[in-house]
Amino acid sequence: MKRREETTPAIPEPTLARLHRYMTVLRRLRREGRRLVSSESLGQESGTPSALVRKDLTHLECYGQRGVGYETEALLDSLHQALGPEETRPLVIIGAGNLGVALSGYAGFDMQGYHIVGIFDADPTVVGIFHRGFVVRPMTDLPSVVKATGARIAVLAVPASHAQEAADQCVAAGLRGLLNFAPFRIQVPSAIEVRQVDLSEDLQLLNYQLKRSSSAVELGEK
Amino acid sequence: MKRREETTPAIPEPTLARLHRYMTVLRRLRREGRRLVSSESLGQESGTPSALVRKDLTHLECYGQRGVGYETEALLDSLHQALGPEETRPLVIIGAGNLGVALSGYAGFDMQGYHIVGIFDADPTVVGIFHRGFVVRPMTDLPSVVKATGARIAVLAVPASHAQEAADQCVAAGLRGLLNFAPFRIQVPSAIEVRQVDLSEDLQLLNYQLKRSSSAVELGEK
DNA sequence: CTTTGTGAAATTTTTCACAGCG
DNA sequence: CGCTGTGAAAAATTTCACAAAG
Repeated sequence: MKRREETTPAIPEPTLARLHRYMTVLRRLRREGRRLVSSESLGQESGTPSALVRKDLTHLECYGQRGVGYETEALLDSLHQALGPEETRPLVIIGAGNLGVALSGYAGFDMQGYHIVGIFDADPTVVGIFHRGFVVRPMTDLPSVVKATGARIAVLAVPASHAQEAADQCVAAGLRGLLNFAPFRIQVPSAIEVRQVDLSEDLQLLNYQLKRSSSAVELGEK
Repeated sequence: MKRREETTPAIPEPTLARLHRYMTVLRRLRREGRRLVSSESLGQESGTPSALVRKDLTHLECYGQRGVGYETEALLDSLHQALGPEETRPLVIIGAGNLGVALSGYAGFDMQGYHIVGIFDADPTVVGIFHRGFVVRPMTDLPSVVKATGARIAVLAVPASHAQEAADQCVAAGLRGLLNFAPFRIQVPSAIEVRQVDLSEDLQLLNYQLKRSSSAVELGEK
């Protein structure tokens, strides 16, 4: 599974995640009318040491001016070139249960360049129900909607027990990327990209930090 | 900022995240009536190499039987001891906008050991509205609810422009941990734990993978 | 002077491979 | 045998510190 020489080297994932954060911060700075940013201030706003910010930015063609910083606008352009354009990409949601409905109502996706074009469910008893401006559609409609909208990504918000089945239907419908919220590792053809997400993971990590810091206090932490 | 010798060494964060995933998988296996698990199968189910699973498990006192595997139940106990008990912990949500309401309707938190005890908003025009079984309460009610329920964690689902203000109110109300969904780095006293979350990050990463794999195809990937 | 860009060092995390136990 | 537990090696990521540029 090696890449060929000609292929642009992949940006490491931790770096990618940070680039995404820089983008979010930069968009706010742009709204605030800021023309220039230094690696130091970008770091502050996104919680990253400035040296690492600079190292991250070497993965894209952007040039800062020494002694000055980076142009907000130019930096955003480079980021869009590397991570994907700013125009919005269509997205479908599979599963009209609690989570699916929750996500369909989340406006944050829009702001980050994604817009939901449909919400689907296999259960006939929920099909047809309106949620936040969308009618829940049957899974049988998926292929035509994918074709019509050009959607390439599905958000899987179904129970673990149905995740594999739903994934198969997504693949059959021509979708290329799956964001799977079900705690179940789906199997897909190698051409399909999958990412596993766990909404409660951060809650768990926070709780662990909390647990540690309080026991440190009990032990008379200095 | 060094820890004292006596303090239990912190479990590294990537390991913690995986432990949490193991827990989720183990709960399902337990429901399915499985008594024993090998590091190999735990690895399969959670997408981790078995050697790493075993290494991770050395952070907790659990003993597998060589040639056999781990007892599902005992392993879960160890995990709960390390990460936090299985009983549910109270949680408040700050912000009754799109995201706050979305999260309040997400039943997955319940299953992972958290239950929402209230949803709050500073805006008087949304206070009093019912959402998924909760009335939105004014921020002024926060201290009393925290006291009454013993909640220690808040989920911040407010706009970036109000994140700092909301965080301050949470701290004043006696909350100890903040899960911040706003793309803004809040400042808090050192005794307070904060975690930054970005719901669209995974979408972005998925999109990048997709972009890479399609350009690889164009280049005639073997 | 300030801030970038970057090799080299340090640290963290993962993989390997195998001894050892039931 | 099969599967755990674990040093030792490898790989990935971050930090450091400083030369160089505007």
